[in-house]
Amino acid sequence: MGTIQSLALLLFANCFHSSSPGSTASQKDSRFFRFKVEFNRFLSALVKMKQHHTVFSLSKTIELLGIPHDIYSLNILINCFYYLHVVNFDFSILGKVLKFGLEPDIVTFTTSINGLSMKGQIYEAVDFFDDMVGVGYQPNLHTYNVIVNGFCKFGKANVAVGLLKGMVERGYDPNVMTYIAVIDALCKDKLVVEALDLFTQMIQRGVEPNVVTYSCLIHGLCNLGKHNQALALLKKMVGQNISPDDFTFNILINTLCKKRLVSDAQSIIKIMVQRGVKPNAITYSTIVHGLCYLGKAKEALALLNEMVRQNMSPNVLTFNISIGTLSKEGMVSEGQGIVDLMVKRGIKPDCTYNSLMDAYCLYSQMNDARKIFDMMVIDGIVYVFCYNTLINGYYKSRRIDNSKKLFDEMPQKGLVPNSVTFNTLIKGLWEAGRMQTAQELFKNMCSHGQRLNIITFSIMIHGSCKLGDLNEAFTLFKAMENSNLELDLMIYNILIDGMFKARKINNAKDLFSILFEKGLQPNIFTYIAMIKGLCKEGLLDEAYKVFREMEWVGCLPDDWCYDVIIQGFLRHKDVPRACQLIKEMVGKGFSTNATTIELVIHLLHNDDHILRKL
DNA sequence: CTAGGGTTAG
Repeated sequence: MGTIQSLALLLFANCFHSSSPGSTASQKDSRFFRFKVEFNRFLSALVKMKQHHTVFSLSKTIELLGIPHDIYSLNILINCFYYLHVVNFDFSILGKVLKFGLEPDIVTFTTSINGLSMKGQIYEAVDFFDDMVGVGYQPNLHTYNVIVNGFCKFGKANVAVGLLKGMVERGYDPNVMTYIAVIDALCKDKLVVEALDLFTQMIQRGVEPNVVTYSCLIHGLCNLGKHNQALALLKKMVGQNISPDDFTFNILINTLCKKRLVSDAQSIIKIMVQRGVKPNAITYSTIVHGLCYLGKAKEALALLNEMVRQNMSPNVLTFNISIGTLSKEGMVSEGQGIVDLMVKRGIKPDCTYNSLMDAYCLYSQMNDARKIFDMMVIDGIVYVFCYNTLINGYYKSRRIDNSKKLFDEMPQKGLVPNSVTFNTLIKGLWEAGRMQTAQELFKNMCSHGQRLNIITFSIMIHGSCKLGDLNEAFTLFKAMENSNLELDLMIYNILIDGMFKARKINNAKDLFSILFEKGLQPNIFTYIAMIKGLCKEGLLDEAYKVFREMEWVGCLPDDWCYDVIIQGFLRHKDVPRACQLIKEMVGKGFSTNATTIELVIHLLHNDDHILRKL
């Protein structure tokens, strides 16, 4: 690509320089002018093709060839510099404009304002705007649109609405672009009512809505779940002879996928084709994602392959999502196949390798995981995240020493372990029964100024409970309360469970009531911990009360929960209530787990009474 | 000017 452009440049330059000896000054001038027009047109085309780098290097080349810029080429260049995020460029380019003895025009200013606002420096953009007006330049509609657009992209829809009003007052007629920017921003702020209001206003002012206007509104309505209104708007636009385009259809397809109605989404594609709208990569990627979301890995893979066959390249993200799903469904080798395909197609995997490595870890295929890791090391693309994944993989495969070794070699690779690294390894050490090392590492983590998060605390509290060190558990709990961490239900669940295991019944009950005082809503795990603990202590009536309480607060018991309480009653020979609960459970369509059945059978041997009851 | 979107620790 670069070569072709250089060639094009050489041809241009040649046409400019190879003036025949006899040509007059005016002939040279007109040839120069023609060259510049062609050249600028070429630069614009490159911008449209997002070849900003090429514009940049081409401009440098013509400068070197002694061909001066004009204000048009400089304006294009300003645009490119902003696009490529060259910092503080506005000053140097204005310097350049002046150096060439050129006068900045309104396009120069508008482009600079746009560049600043797209960088998120909307207030600097406004200053620039004011300065421009201050030195006597008259903003045009496009200048205003750029400012309005800036505020919209900056999430300041309300400011944009104000600006729109101001424009009208100053005698500028906002066009469809202005309205689209504001309507879209309002929709993204979930202010669809206001957006629809503006839509009515624009029609009243005689500005015709187009497919983009409708698509934005439909998108906004869909995101709010107002599907009927979205459909009504779709009908309205079709009634006005405005055809939905690929964007409109993709919005609808995405909405259906989010509602898990992927097959309906797929039938939308048929409608698209019937209407002569060509589905694009986003259309198919959306469906692929929808299928992944449903766990339909095989179908997703098939569609992905179909995309590739049609030469419609899915991008890294779509590949990554698919790999994640394939792995979760146990199709790791298919995941590997996708990575190979990506490489073959020249799509650079990013965290893809990490996902794949995690998948191998999940299935304890540590050799394959290690292979990927080593490859990343060789390619120099390992980062802390990769270490975390592999450390996690090793300890879950009961190879904690490998985890520790990886951790220890991080510094010499120039990598600083983060809180995830510490949490993962500490958890692994606890699980491997290496309590002391776990505690040492925790101290290490604190002394290194590592930020302790809720997960750190939950791992440590869990560990302390397991050790029976309730003092330590409470110390940690207090430390957590004193830090600015948000209250977390899981910590309470762990503590309640720990208290019961240590037979501190009253402490457990206290925690359970504190939970309500703190405004936390217990979940199924909390209730299971309570019921299990109370049953173990033979406090069956209390357990039963808690069990019934669940339904009251809208936390419906699941099959696991039923099993816990039934087993509790069976172990304490409260057969009537166990039977009643089994009946209830079956009535709800749950089935008992193996342990409960075993227990029933075991009791059967000793008690004919149960047999009769059942 | 409008559409999709990924990874590690409880």
